[in-house]
Amino acid sequence: MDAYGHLDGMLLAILAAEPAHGYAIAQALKDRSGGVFDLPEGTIYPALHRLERSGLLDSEWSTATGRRRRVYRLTARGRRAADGARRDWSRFAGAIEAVLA
Amino acid sequence: MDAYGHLDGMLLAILAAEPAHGYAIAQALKDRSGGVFDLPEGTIYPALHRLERSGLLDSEWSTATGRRRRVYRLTARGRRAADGARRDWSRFAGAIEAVLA
DNA sequence: ACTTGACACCTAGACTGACTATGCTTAGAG
DNA sequence: CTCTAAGCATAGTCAGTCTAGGTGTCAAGT
Repeated sequence: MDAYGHLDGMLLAILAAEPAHGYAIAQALKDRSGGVFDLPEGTIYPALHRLERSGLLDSEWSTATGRRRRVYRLTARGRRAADGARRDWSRFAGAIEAVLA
Repeated sequence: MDAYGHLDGMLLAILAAEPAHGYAIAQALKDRSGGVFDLPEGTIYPALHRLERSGLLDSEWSTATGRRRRVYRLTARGRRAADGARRDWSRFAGAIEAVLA
C-alpha cells in the first residue's frame, strides 16, 4: 500500500502537532496508520526536503544524544497547506466513496 | 485532482453495476464523483486496456446507432478484484484519516 | 452547405511521485 | 565485538496518469 498523492498531507499533519525529525515522523506515520504506512526512508526524506524547498517546512540540526537530527517544523504557509490538505482529502475521499458505493 | 492508485478500483466498481463502454464509464465517473474525477480519455482508455489484458475485464464491439462502442464487462476475477478494491480503499482511507486526525 | 459540439475510440511520449538499493555514522545491548 | 536500532542521505528505477495528438460519426444550429 503506497501513499501516492497523500504523503505530503500526512507529513504536514504530523508536523502540525509538533516539530519532529525524519525518523520520528516515519514512526508516527506507521503507528498512527496502524502499520499501513510503513514507508521506507527513501520515501520520506526526499519528501521532507521537497516540502522544505517549497517553503512549507523549515528545519535545523539538533545534536541531542550525540545523534544528529534534523528537526522539521511547519512554516506559516505550511500550516495553511496542512489545512488545505485536510480539505483536499475530504473532497477526494468523498468522491471516491461516491463512485465505489 | 487525480485518481492516482484508485482508478482501477473505481472502474471496476462502475462496471460491477453493469457493463458499459469507455465513454459512458468516463461520464459515470464524472457524475458520480460530483465532477471531481473528470478524467481525460488518455487516462481511461489505457486503464481499461490494462485491466482487460490482466484478465479482470473482457469486451466486445457493439455498433449501436452507427457508432462503434467497445463494451466492457467484469470477468469473475474482475468481480473479486472489485470487492478487493473496496476493502483496500477502506483500509487506505482509515489509515489516512488516522494520520490526518 | 457549413460549422460546432457531443459522441466514441486510440496511442506515443512526457511527467512525477514513490520506491529500491545503497551508503554513511553513532549508541546501546548481548 | 558484533548486531540492531537510530538517524540521515541520494541516485536511479518504475508505474500510473496526463498531455497532446489523431481518427471518424451524428445532430443541431446558422
